Amino acid sequence: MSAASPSTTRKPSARDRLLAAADELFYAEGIHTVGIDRVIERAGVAKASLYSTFGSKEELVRAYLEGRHALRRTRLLAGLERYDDPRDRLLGVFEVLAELTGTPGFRGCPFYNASAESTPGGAIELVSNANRAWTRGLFFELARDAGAKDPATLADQLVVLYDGASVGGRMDKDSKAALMARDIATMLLATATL
Amino acid sequence: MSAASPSTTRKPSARDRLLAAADELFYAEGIHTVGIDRVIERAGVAKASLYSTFGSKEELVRAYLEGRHALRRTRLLAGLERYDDPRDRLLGVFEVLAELTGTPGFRGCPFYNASAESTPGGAIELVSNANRAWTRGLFFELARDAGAKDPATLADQLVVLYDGASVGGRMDKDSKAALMARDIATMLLATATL
DNA sequence: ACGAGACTAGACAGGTCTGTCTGCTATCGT
DNA sequence: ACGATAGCAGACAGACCTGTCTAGTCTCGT
Repeated sequence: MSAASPSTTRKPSARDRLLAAADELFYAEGIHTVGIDRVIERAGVAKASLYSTFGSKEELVRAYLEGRHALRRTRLLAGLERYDDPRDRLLGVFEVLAELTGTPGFRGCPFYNASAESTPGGAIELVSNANRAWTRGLFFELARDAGAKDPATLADQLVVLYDGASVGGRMDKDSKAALMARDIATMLLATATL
Repeated sequence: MSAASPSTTRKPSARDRLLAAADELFYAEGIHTVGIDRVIERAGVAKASLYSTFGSKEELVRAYLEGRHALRRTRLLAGLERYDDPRDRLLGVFEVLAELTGTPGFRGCPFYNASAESTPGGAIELVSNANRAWTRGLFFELARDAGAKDPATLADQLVVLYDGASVGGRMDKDSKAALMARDIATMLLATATL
């Protein structure tokens, strides 16, 4: 009962702890309001370790957002695997979003939030746009698979709904907006496949 | 040709110049990234004047947001006066939003942006919520006047569309999302008044 | 056993931020 | 004419933030 398998019981690396702490703090309180000292304190990591692995705060922010991007992709795709019917899969995006916005810690889209407090033209904008493009692409594929006559237009409409549901979830602190968005999406899907 | 009427040609008060400078800078670059020094420099105002009239940066931010709130109300209501038919008035909200998101300087909802970069529980959240409640109330009245059977639900749906169009306008830098939102709103209105 | 690499603790430098304080000037009402 | 008010210019204090550096510890592969 000493140390079991080294890879599972060992304390996570400084990089992983740093990323976990940055994720929690940056998402919950914003990037500018959270200083490096708070991140390393929560991570239990020396400041030199942060700068030797990431080089700068901006790079840490970038890694945080890329982690969010990856997590979002896997969670969304995993959530959609519950459904077989293409229409259900499309609407399932809003089901997943409803679950997410119902979570107490939900604070809106991390990419939009980050871009709202950082000057444009930087790495944040790039990751943000990549995430946005991925979302639109996912909706396009789902719309096409569901038999939409004009999947591109339907995808654009669904993006509007998704964004609105995300904002509503943050500001109103419930998932009502996401459920509304799902209902509207149902209507749009019905008329788009007539 | 010396000084005409004192109230019109005179240089605006320090307070007004401060508010104008804060509005431009805070909205364009964010609240945290813009320091007091930049604001007073653009306003052409001494630092002591800022602190004697507003007392703190947070209060200046609050005044900035309240100015935005007032401006938004007047602009929206003025924009709706072009329409007579209740349905056109409801959809007119999205027309106004489309014009706004087409403007080069558009950077999204100032209230959401501000709340994204400030810790909750402060004055920003209050003004933000007031603005949001006003929007919902406006949609409710417009929905009722347009003959919606369930104006509260329609208002909630329209809020989702409005938020989504605002986010889309900021991230995609065009007014496509607003026009999409208007089309969807047209559909929703049609089915809500059947 | 031992050397390399990863990590820790914390002092330190340089910059920036908010907010205060001291003088000085101009304008306006009475 | 003159006092009150508003405003300007800039130095200054104190806090905070990013990023660097030194020095010591721990762990692991060989």
